Amino acid sequence: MSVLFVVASFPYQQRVPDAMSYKETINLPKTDFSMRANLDRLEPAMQQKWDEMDLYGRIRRARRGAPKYVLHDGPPYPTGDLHIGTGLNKVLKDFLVRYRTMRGYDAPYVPGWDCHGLPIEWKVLEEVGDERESLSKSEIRRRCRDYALRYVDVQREQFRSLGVSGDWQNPYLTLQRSYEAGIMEVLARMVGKGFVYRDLKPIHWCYHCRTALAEAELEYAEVSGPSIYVNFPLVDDVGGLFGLEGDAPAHLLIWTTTPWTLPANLAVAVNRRANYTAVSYEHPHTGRPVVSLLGEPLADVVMQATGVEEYEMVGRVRGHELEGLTYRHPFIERECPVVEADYVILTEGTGCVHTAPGHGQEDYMTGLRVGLEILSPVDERGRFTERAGIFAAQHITEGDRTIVEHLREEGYLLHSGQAEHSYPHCWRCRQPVIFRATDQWFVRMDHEEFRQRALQAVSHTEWVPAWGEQRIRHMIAERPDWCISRQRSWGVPIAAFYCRACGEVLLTEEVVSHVAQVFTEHGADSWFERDEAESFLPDGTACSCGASDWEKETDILDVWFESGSSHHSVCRKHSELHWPADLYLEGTDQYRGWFQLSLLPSLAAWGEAPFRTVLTHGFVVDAEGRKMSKSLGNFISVAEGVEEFRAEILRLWCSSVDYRDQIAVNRDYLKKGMADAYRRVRNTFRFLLGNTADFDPARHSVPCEEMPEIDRWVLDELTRLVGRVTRAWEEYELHQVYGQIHNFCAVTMSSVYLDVLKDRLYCSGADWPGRRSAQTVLHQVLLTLCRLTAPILVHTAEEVWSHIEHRDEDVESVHLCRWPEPEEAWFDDALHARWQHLLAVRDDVLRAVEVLREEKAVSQAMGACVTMAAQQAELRALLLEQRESLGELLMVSELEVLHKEPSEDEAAGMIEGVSEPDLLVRAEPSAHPKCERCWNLRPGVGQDADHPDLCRRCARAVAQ
RNA sequence: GGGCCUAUAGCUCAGUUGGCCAGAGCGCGCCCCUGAUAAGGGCGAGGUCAGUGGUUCAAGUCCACUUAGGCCCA
Repeated sequence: MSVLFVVASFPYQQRVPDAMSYKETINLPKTDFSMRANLDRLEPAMQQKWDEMDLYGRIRRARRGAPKYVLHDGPPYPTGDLHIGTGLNKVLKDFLVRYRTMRGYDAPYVPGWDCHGLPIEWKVLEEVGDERESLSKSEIRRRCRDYALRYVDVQREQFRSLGVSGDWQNPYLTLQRSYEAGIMEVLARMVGKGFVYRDLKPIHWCYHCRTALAEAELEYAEVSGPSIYVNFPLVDDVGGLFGLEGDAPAHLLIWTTTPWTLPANLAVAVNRRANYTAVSYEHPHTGRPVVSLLGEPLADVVMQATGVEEYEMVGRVRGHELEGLTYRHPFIERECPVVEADYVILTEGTGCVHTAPGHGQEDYMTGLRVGLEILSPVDERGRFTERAGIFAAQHITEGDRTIVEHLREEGYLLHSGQAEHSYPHCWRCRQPVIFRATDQWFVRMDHEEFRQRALQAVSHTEWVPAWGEQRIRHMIAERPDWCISRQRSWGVPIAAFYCRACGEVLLTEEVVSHVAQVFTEHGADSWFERDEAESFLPDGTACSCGASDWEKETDILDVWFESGSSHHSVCRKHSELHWPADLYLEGTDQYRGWFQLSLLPSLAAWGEAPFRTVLTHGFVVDAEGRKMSKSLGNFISVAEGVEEFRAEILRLWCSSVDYRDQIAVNRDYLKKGMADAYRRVRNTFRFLLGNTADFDPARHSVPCEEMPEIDRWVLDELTRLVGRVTRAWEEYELHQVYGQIHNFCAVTMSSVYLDVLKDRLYCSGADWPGRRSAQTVLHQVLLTLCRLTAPILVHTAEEVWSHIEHRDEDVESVHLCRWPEPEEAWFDDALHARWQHLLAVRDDVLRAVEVLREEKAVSQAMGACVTMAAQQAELRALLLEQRESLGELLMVSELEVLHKEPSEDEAAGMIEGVSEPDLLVRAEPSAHPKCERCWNLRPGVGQDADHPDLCRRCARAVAQ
């Protein structure tokens, strides 16, 4: 203890005046690169600088002639502040565009917006309130345009605040004339190839407003309405099937709450796998014996509900055995089939479902599947047509009553009551709406083996993650024809015409192409502004009936058709882009959306998929994993995110999470975890910059062969890092990029190398080879790390780049740099393996020293002398050979390695290694004096007469 | 109800073709340093690898089912 006391008191007694002066003799880091980022100021300033220097344009020019890489932007709706998830999507795109750019590709990024469509039209109609009734289509469209453009500006600024690079001055907007014309061109080709046809399909219809309504325009309300049970008389004899006796007439018992749809009944659907039974009873009204077929599990409930007290269940058959039976419609002259449908459930109704393909979505699907007519005997005012037979000309509300009455009189009604249920109402007039089949435009799925070709295109596309292929494959294999018409104002018209004389429809490739030309000049607005159809038709276009008096179609295209045409309107038309695009990158909801509805037109019109690779990411959810929504109050916008966390932190977050899963916004993680990781990376850069300030690679570089082991180890690690990070980018494993970089900064650099290096950097003579060697490495790490982080930490990497005095590429911005290549010369597998052991030794030595620290015998490793031994010759040889490296790596006062297998005495008191099991370590307090300059405890301190308080190294350094 | 997917320490992620005591960083606890200092370093405590069953000499890793969650559809 007395020795320690002397060491500790030594400087205070004799050398206090000189102690401070030694600080002047060491090479401390020097840099203007601040420790704190002040991102709130840095980000806008950096973005402004990029604007002023036209960085995007410069990158384009720098990559002119290079192979293209086109990430085609999926356009968001400009309908409000951006959701943080939309921000994540853009940031992920930005990562990949920047990476590809650095890889040497010409990777232009043209952002876009999906400007038409109901979301905007609805917002606008909401804003104008009651006035909307009096607005013309043109006026509505003008307001929609204003609204869309306003939010394009808002969203553009929000995207830019995230540091997303792109051609923001020239985005593509689906309302641009060239875009609208492009949509027509796609349509024209599809029409030309026979993909487009017109047919009936049930849609929501308001007979007060006489308009079609979209799902979003419906309001559901609880209503009380009729609830009836009706017997449909069977044509076929089912006595044998159920084992019935007697000759009571057999029926299918159906249940419905919309009697007015009965005239449109064309089938009864049953569940193939469910059990059905025949119920024999006396009809409560007629008193005659009847038999009704219905789902067995429902029989008791239904009989109770209909007030039949005495009944008998006879037989049991599976639903599929009923398939193909026919029944007679109770009041219209026709026979209809029993069909099968998997949506038929045995928990409600009778298990026999009244099916009217013209009046219900499921019914319609069933109708299509089994080939029923899409019958809808109701006109636009809600009155029955001739097809409703005896009810023709009645209004359906009246029909609800008269049909029930008629059924009662005819003896088909088993029971009539009231039921409460949810029913859709028109958002404008609040009146109940109906499902009514009207003429709609469709794209065929099974025309010229289109579906098979689509599936083939899917298999030729790379899907990331790979399971995406399965997902879209199912959807395409099972999807019905695409209904492309909408009865709205804000969109692009379906360029069809009707002959006023004979009603004939005109839709040909020539006509649509002609309209495309008109749109190129006048935009789609012209369709709504000019009444006369002739200006959209080639001169002299006449109908086959001889007339040439045309009326324009009022339906517009499904907005998905518009965004689905971007591959043509943008990728083909934009001089900087190409078709097909290399990458589409959107959320998982787009499998059914944009991915599929881009694939179909592209394939139909040009025979190829519009993309080579499709990447999807999960949705952003809140910390508890719940969906984000404004109503739940857990919605976070991009603006809020940038305000709260800053773009650089948000970007780092985007890079740290596995985008394939759902992504939870965990404020704590962002605030602490990401900010902390950011500081770690930033301070690593600061250290690198500060310690290479006096380093000129041209004059001071040390060749790899002349470097100490640990320096070569770092170069090996660095080049491996480049390989791993590059692979992660190539495989779209973005979060591994972050992980690798952060781990390198935190462990390889901070914890090991930089900590070890301080002594050599600070205390060597400024120009000593050891110091220059370290600086050579640090400089390489700096140049490489700056590039590796550039796609993610766009502002910080740029700031770092601006602080690097000696760059290896003469470019003003790091974003003009080339991606680093792994340096073959730095790879050294043997050295790498060696250092795995040395680092394990370090762990064990630190653990041994920790024991002394806990006893307060020493305060840090430098306070300890360490003796190491190995049982096995292999490790022993390594320790002896790498004694010098270990000396520096371990940062202890003195290191001794036993040359032989330790004796029992020697081994006693040594701690066995854990990380390096063959190792034996002894740590004891050092008795050496402390060098006043480097603060190391060294045996040589005081041996230089001129500098009695310095170690030999420092004496030499000071002497220079 | 159907299709596809996810489920490893408090958080974010690694865990190669199934094979030694399941790893990292952050956070947390304790300690050191004060020449990266609104920094830096060390040690430590945290996991029945969602659950159940199965295949196997051996499973976080393969199979089946269950549960929870996500997207799309009905």
